[in-house]
Amino acid sequence: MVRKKVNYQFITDECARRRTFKKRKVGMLKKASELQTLCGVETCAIIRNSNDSHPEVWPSPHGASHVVERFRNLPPEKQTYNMMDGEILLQKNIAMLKGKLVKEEKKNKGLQIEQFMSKFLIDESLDDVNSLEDLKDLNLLLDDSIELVEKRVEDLTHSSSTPAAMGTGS
Amino acid sequence: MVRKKVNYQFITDECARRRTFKKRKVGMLKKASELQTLCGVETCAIIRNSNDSHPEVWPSPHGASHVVERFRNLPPEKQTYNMMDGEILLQKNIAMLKGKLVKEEKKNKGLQIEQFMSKFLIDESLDDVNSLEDLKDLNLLLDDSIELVEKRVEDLTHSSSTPAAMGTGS
DNA sequence: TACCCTATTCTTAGTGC
DNA sequence: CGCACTAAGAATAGGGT
Repeated sequence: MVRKKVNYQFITDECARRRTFKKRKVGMLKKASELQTLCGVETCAIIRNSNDSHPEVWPSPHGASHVVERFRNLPPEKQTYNMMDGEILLQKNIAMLKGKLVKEEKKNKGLQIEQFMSKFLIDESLDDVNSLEDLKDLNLLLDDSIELVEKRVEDLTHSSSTPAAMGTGS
Repeated sequence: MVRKKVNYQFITDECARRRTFKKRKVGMLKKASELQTLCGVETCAIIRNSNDSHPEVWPSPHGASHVVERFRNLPPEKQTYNMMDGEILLQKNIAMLKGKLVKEEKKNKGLQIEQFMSKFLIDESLDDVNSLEDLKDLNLLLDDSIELVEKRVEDLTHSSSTPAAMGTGS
């Protein structure tokens, strides 16, 4: 026997599962690549394997260049408009991430994702908002963890007005 | 003739390109879904079509639940350890996004991505860093835009010690 | 535009090394 | 672990409605 019809459920046999994972991962990233090339769209694929704490990301960060480009090409007016507090803080976070990065020198994939996604985030912030459905669930999901961190945020905000030079310089 | 061997370059004919896009988008998301089911991993696929400003995201935000769960289950000590300024600010940004979200009520996909990715970001921050290669390029890419926003960040930081109630309350 | 069809290419399960 | 092979099965280009 050479090939069974695939039964679409979790593959219990670990060996077979890992083999399938490796093959299909490549296949999926290939599909992402092809779609991008053929149709001139930006694609991003993330695969988190619980064994490996660092997700596989496609494409390489180059794929995000257009996003940043788009941001930088906005008229200053519109840039300012989009520079709400939250956005600025997020950008600050990117700066911090970058500092961390330079320091690490050897870098890592997790960080790669952070930057890539941050940029994505920025880009999305520039667009107007439409509507969606299942965000309600996400809200519930996030609710508690947000409360948790908000306390810490408040604490920090009160204790120091300038959050100390954050990793921007060496 | 029914099917040519695919030439992997941008499809210039717009009609054919859109057709291919639609088909392959479905195909890719299916692959993502299958990989997730078969191998028990988390996958995420994002497709940005320049025509449509809002990317297609898979899966629905539910897919991120594990990530948040993992964060919340960390011992407080480790949570604190990871609560560097940047992380906190990022979390603050999430809070803001959430407020924005609740306010919008009808929400949108762009925001969905923002939250999903923010969570991803947080999760990645919790892990140690390994090494990678092409981050250098990304750094260069980001360099200017970061400088640009850092100035704005500084400006804001100096003008107000508490960055004004940020969307958390209505 | 969206869906249907089918020949053909592409993907990949199973296997061996 | 990696790579190679092969045939079954899945995806899809081109066409039609």
